Amino acid sequence: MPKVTEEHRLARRAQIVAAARTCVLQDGFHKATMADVIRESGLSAGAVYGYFKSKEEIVAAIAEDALSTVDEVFQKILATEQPLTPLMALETALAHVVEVSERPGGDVTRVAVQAWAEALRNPAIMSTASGKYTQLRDRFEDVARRAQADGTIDADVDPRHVAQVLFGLIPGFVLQRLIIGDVTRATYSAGLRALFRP
Amino acid sequence: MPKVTEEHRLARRAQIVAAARTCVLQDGFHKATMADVIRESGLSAGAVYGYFKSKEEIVAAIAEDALSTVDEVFQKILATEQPLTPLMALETALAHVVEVSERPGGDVTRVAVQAWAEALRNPAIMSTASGKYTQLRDRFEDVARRAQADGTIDADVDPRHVAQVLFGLIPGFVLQRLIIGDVTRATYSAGLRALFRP
Amino acid sequence: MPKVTEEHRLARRAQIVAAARTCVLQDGFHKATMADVIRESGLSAGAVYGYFKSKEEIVAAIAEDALSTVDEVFQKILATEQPLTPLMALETALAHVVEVSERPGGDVTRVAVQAWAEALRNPAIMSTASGKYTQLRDRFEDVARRAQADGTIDADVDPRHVAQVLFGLIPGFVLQRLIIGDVTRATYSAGLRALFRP
Amino acid sequence: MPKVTEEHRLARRAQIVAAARTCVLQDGFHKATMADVIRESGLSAGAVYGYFKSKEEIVAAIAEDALSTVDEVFQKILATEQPLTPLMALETALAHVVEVSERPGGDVTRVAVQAWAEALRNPAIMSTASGKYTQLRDRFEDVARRAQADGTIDADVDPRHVAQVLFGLIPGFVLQRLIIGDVTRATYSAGLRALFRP
DNA sequence: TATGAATGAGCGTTCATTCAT
DNA sequence: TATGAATGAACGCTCATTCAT
Repeated sequence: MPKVTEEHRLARRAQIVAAARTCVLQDGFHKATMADVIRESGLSAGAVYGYFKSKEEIVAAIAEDALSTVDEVFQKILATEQPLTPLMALETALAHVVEVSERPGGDVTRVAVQAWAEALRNPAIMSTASGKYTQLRDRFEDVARRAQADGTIDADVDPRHVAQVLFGLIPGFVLQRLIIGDVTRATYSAGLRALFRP
Repeated sequence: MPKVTEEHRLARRAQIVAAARTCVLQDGFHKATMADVIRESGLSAGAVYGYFKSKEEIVAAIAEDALSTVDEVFQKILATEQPLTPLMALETALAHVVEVSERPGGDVTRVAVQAWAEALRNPAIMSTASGKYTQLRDRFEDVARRAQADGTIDADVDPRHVAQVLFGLIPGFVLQRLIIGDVTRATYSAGLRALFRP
Repeated sequence: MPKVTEEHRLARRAQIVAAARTCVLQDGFHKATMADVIRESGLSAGAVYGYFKSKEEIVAAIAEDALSTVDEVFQKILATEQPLTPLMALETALAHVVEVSERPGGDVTRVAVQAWAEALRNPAIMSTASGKYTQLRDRFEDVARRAQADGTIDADVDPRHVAQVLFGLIPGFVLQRLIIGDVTRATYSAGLRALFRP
Repeated sequence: MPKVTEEHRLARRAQIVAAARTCVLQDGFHKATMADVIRESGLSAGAVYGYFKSKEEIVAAIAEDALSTVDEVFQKILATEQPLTPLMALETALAHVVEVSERPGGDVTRVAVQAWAEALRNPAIMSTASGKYTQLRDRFEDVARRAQADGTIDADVDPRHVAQVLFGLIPGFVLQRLIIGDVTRATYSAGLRALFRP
């Protein structure tokens, strides 16, 4: 019973979060109603509240889910055998953004933008966002340090500042894809290569 | 009478938008209630509805207000007599971000982040955001073209792609200031100078 | 505006409390729903919540209302010119119980019984009940003291203990009227006269 | 098997009623939830519903349980060999009230007060209360008749009216103990002796 | 024109009860 | 027989908006 039940429990939570994400993608965190989520999930109100004790908890789960996709970039950067240049690290991240935005279940980057807004008034989400983004940025800092060791980047610069810029290029990529719509990995990379030191 | 009345009307609208922005900065677009806005504005419900026909219209006004701060960057870039390098244009923009975030009346960059999220489900705000951001990015495109003319940037690259990157650095600056909190003009500039071609 | 509005406000509150009392008399404090109260009051949900911020507040108002009928007994006992004997004081109280139970708007003694039960889990109502009942019992204590001065009651006894018994006869009168139903002022008085010292 | 099963059944019912009483003492009949009762009983929802077909049935069982404590007073009055005076009968009853209020499992007098309120809207409980209280009052009527035979009480008075008063003193004792809190057997008896004919 | 009391649809949530296992 | 996840009607309450004054 324990293992099956635990799996069952997690499956149900995932089912609810998926349904809720669908609603949130249409209507945003606040306009999406529990009635919508309940209908979309195919469960009853009581069942949903058996897995999450409030709408806020579901919102937090969706936000965490979306923000956690950066963990995968993090892993990819760590997993690479040969040392990454800043440009390569960034391209890895951009590729990941595109990939997760096309996964079935809805464009996670849209959820992430909502999570940014929500973080400004929801300390739990702020804390998640802050933690995840700091963690990823720290990997860019490693990359910057490596580049300094190589001599590709001036050794006098604080690698954290370099990381701020590398990491800082990602939200602009996400946002332009969603709001202007004409940005792709290829165009952004071309721009990067034109501006960055070789 | 028409002129006085028209001025009066605009003043009232500004008063209401200012009150609403205060509420929205605390609670977000959706958790801020009309009752909050009405109380904060010092007017009556009827009066507020005399100037805006719905909450949505107030939200749109706040969002447009916040998104319109980019017009000022736009103007600054245009107004500069000597041609701007990409780095200089960007530093102008970053300086502007910092300046508007510290204006009395509340940090406009926070409203902008909310507007990004709202744009994803509100076509009017999406349209405003898209228009304003395209306009600003077009200025960065001018800057890129100039740099290509100078030979600072490879002439073979599409200047729009360069502009995507230049513009794309701004949301990441805004977001890191709000969510991580350790980014300043100076640190970001240092990172930029380390990465960009001289 | 102020005076009219204040009267209006009190009238509305009274209207809501009256409607709520009707519902509570049928269904009890907890089975009476806000929807019932709203329907009965003829107002809208929003209007009701403009006068009371929660159901609990309405319940407290009804309970306080019912418990406050003892203030009138209190006044009657004080107002009597000639000194009251314990028996006379008690008969005044019993007459009052009968009178308030027959007032239009519903039998207040039924509400009082509900208030007793509610007091056991609601500190606000407990506090009201405790205060009102202590106040009334204190009047019986005055009566007892007077009787001791007259020599009708043994001077050695604590007048508070006498008051406990005099006051204590009232709940039994109320309860038997409601639960057994065969008790009247006349029958209870006859019993009292048979048992009490002349 | 039938006997064991029947015992088992009664034991389970008692276990559930005990758990429910604990909940009801904290929260009242209506605020106590079945989930509370189920948790407190240590059984499953299905099990509880195997022994009682509804919450109402559990409520009725608790109320009956509490109201049935008067049967014991009844028995004590009957069991006394020498004839009881009204005062003695009453003191027996008061002693019993105190005793049952201190039994482990929770103060039954609190449940009784709740049962009074519930009786007003629940015919089954009204019927139980009415029956039990009439039965006990009938014993006081016997006592009154005896006192009339003795000449202690005027023979012209209807003994039922005397019983109304004797019985009527008990709710006031219970209520003052719970709501004002300064009444004891000793103080109430002192008051009674001061007021009653010797 | 300005007011703010009133509206009522719709919100998030609860909980007595059932039934597949 | 026992379980406890699931049900869904109904709850208390909110809030964008209106309109009689």
